[in-house]
Amino acid sequence: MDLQTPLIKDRNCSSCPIRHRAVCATCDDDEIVTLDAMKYYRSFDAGQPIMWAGDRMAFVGSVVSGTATIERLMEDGRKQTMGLLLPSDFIGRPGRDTATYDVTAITDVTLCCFRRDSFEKMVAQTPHISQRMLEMALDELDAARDWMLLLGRKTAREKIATFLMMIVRRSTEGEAVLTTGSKQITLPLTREAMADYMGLTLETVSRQFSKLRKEGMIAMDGKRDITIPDVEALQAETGSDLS
Amino acid sequence: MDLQTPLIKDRNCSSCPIRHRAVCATCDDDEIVTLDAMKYYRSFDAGQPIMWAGDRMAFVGSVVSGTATIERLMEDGRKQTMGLLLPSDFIGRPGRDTATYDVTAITDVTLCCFRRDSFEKMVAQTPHISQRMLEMALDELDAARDWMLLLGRKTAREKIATFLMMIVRRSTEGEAVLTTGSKQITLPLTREAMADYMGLTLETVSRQFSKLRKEGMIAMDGKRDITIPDVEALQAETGSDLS
DNA sequence: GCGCGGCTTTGTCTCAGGTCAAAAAAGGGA
DNA sequence: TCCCTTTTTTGACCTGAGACAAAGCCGCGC
Repeated sequence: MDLQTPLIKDRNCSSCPIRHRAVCATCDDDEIVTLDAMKYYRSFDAGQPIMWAGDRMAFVGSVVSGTATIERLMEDGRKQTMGLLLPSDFIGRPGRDTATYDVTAITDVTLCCFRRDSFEKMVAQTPHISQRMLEMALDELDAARDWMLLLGRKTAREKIATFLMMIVRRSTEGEAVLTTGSKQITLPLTREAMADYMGLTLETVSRQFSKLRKEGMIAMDGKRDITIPDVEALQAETGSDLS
Repeated sequence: MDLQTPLIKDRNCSSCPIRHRAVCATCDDDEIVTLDAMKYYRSFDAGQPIMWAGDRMAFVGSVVSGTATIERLMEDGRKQTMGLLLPSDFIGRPGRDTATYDVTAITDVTLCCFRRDSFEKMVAQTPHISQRMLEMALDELDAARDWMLLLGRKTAREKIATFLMMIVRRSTEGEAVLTTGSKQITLPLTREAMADYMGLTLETVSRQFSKLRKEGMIAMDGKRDITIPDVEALQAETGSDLS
């Protein structure tokens, strides 16, 4: 089923890959001991739902590995993705017992989970956690607002360029400032999933990729691996909310 | 200049109209005394900027009266509004010293302000405040995500209907569940500001209003006052993320 | 009452991106 | 290896909403 599960089951928080970025980032050793005892891991295969809008949320948790999407479906099938969940991102909302959005694993995903009721108690007692949650919520709010500009005002070409630059930025995290020059990235999403994220159709996404390729703005090695020979040139195509 | 300022200057927190909804909602009496001593009011005329993206943010605060927008401008003048700020909504982000978005007063606005550094200290020491801030940030995140669905996937008609229903809901807050039947609302925005909020042009907004009027879905009394004879019929036009 | 400036409405034309359809690649078992 | 499925690309055509332009409306100051 999931070959990684056995490895992860034995892991304790001190060796956790997201220990210093997730909701527990600022917890001290005592607090981690408590969380360590409360936590449990769950795995989801690529394509599986993690949570349905309207469902009762029994747990909250952090993405340890893999990628998931937050999305919402309209009755007639139109879909909008509201966000990507990457390792260290948090799923669920303390204080709400019904999910508002669908969450779907798009690669194999492992979560570090807590029962919602005990997590809520922990939040109430642990300022380190509630402060970190606030910080993360505000970061997500900023990201959501940036994406609103993309969805509301950018052209298809600008959307694609912005998306690619976002991937570049994320895969550069922690490294030196993103320089001039070339960069390689691997797309975490299919054309359709990208379309749902950017408010386009998959055909338009595909056409824009082809166009950027013909213009030499990107080079494609297979469908998922992309080389950007000139990062600054691509940045110039984003409609530059500069940042 | 601003006729309301003198009245408000003397107000203390206990008689504040947003005392039980704003960031201070769950503070106890002692905490309110501290906030009361720290706070100061500022007024802005309609049209005035409250904050520019990129500026140093010296203060944070709550909207006491009036309406403001959070927005971002692209270099070529395209604008996207990311949110409306109504009484009790919070402006500013503790922990960040540079504003990420423009905030503009669209009616005369009064804010209850705190110097950012002292507010941050207060947040760190006062779980009631950080918990309330978290709650408010998560509510805003939900609202932002709902709006992403509108921006990315809804038609112009659905956008207008959704927007009108949002106004209905806000002006019904606290009253009985929104029933069948008719409802009157006053639009807080010009056609252009609505367009910027919904990712449309002002002409398209105007045309959709005309169409809804001809169909009898809405009746207009002047440009700003609208009667919705059948709220459920309008709801059916939203593309219904039901909620 | 008149004229001015800021909104709003309406008309006409255009085009970016959607829709529908089909072919081409890219896996991934067995 | 070959077959079958899923994903991607490309083409042809269509349409919803944008762009541009011109009136209409309304409130305000003089």
